[in-house]
Amino acid sequence: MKSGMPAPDGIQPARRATIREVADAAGVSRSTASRALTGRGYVAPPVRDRVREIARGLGYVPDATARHLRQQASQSIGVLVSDLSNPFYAGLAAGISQQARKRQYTMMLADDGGSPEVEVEAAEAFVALRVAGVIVTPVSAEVSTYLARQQIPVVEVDRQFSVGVCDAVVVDNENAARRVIHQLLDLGHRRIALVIDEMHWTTGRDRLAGYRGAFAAAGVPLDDSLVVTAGWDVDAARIEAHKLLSRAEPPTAIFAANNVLAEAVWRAAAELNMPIPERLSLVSFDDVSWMSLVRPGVTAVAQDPVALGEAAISQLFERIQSPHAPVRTVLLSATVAARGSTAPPPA
Amino acid sequence: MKSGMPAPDGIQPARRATIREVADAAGVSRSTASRALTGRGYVAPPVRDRVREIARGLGYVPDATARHLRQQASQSIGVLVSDLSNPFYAGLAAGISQQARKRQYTMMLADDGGSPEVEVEAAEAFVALRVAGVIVTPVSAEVSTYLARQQIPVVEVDRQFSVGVCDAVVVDNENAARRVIHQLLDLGHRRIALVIDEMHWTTGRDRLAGYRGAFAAAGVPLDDSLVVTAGWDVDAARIEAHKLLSRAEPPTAIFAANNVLAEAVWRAAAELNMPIPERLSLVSFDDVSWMSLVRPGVTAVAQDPVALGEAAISQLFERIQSPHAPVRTVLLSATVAARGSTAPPPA
DNA sequence: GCCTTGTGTGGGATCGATCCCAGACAGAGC
DNA sequence: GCTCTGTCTGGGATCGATCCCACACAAGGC
Repeated sequence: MKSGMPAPDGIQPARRATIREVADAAGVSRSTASRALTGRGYVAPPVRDRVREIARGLGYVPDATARHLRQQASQSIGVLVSDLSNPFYAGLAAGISQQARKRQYTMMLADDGGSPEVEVEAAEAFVALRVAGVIVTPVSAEVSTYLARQQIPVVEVDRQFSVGVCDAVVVDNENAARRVIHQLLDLGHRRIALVIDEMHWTTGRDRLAGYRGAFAAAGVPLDDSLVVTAGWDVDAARIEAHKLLSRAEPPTAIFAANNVLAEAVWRAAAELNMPIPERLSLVSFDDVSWMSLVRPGVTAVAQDPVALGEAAISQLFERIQSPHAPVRTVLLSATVAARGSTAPPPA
Repeated sequence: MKSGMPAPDGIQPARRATIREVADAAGVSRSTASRALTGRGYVAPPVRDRVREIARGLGYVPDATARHLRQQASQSIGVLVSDLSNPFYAGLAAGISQQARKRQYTMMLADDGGSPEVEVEAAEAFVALRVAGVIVTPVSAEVSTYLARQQIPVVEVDRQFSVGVCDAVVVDNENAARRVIHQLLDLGHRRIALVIDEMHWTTGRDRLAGYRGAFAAAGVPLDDSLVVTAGWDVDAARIEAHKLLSRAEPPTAIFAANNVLAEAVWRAAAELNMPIPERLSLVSFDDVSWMSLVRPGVTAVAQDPVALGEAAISQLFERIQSPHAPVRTVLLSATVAARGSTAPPPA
């Protein structure tokens, strides 16, 4: 009753072909068929060709699930980002996907929406699938330590939570921030606001440090009320920016710590009919496509997300190859895309 | 020699715990442990609790690979898009990811870069992984027929190549295009150009049909030289748009068939110092965030990509549940986000 | 003729979890 | 005391592919 049952849908075989069926059809054993198809071990060339021919004819596709179970190694990696709708994370994923494909790996992708709970849940799913490694833009320290404890190679990208526990690929936030603030100071700005999402993660901390450092280096006193925490949501941030720009003494320049915040500031300035750069200079950390489409273009720190993704995955593969090599943090530098959104402060 | 070996790294166990180890530690058989952990079948409550406790203590995570092999059913779906860097596809993936997570499914994501070969390759990888289903924005008819032949549920999104072979979720391209062209005609435009990527896929074909239909309905003759095929690349399209706008008799309005082409037209108009909407009206199919950031805002057909993704995945799950239900095409309507990029043609 | 080497093939165990089935045991009913 | 039912547990087979090992056979060296 097991074999020989009629296919329920007419022509098509009900089940997918297995290597056993390929072997039987070719008149060889499963072992020989396996060798013929994988190319590992001895097989007489004519036998090899015949087996491959038959496999093709049957539409045989080896079951990666079974193979991975036996080999105790999978050909897929997990990727965990905060928000796919954000072009920065989308670009990151795109870069990783490209490189993964080139190395014959498949990519499991999860979007944690910035929630630490969801992030750990997704990491557990990756462990269950026994992925070869994980790339994560962490929102808590737990993910990486959890994955490391489960012996799964991890690379933190963009932000770094678990220094010393796993590899990381980040951009030189402090340096880039210092450079753009320095430029604004050079233009004559003194009331330069920093609109930021938070200040504890490496991204926020280092961008803030760069901001502070530039003031210190120039010997310019710093007004702490100009550092505004505006959260992650465009609308909430827009309201914060609106308040900031409506102050009695508004800033003459704003440094937005990421593309979402830059969008919020841009919208708030438009609402208040505050011309950029005449009344307000704007610089963004993170260059996304709209910044070169608007007039004036927005000067931005450009951290190529695709390159970041590629660096992360190549670091991940190095880690997979040599699990006991010392932990490493790769620091990428960022460039400044100068556009028209900065000018000397209004007189 | 097999067990009892010292852990190579000191404290940590070298290998991940298996259900066998959990069972041994709890003093029960694997079967009982399995029942305790999955909740299927009889287990005495105290035993169940003890097993679960021990599993937690050992950091046991069941091997999804082994489970799927045994159950012949996986808890992951494959998603295949053309370009993750494009916010439309990114939004689609985001919507799918959200819903997949809610249903405890993991998502395998591949970016085929618009290449049919890569697309089929990726589909094969999905078959190898025995995914429960696939969602694809197809670039050829092969993918869907291949997957259907492999008995894997498929849903085509955005574009439809295999009518009758598999389910699809698409927007009402023709209607939406007709509506916006109708509005341009109403404003008095007669030389309305259509800048499009290609005209054979359902998206291109239907948007073109809507364009033509609006002219026909209004009894306005149509100049075929105003239908411009501009490819997929922003830069190439920008050059085409540049040529189009430099003609002796340039169009007074342009309908860009997607967000990339709209960006190209926008840039070309800026290069030529052609003010929008005074000298040129612009409408885009596909509303992305920059269109509401620029001045004037770009009027666009808004096809919510996240909703599209959600519709696709719910269709996929219906198909997985009832594999023999008749094939279905879900048609979503699109809205028009009216902004400032349209006006009557220059006198 | 015997041993060695190289080439080629097949049997069976294995990966980890699940699931069918047999069977143990307690309590109830007669 | 016996059967019957329901509760609970364990043994072994199973999913599909891989891989170790044994073995068969031919050619070559002594």
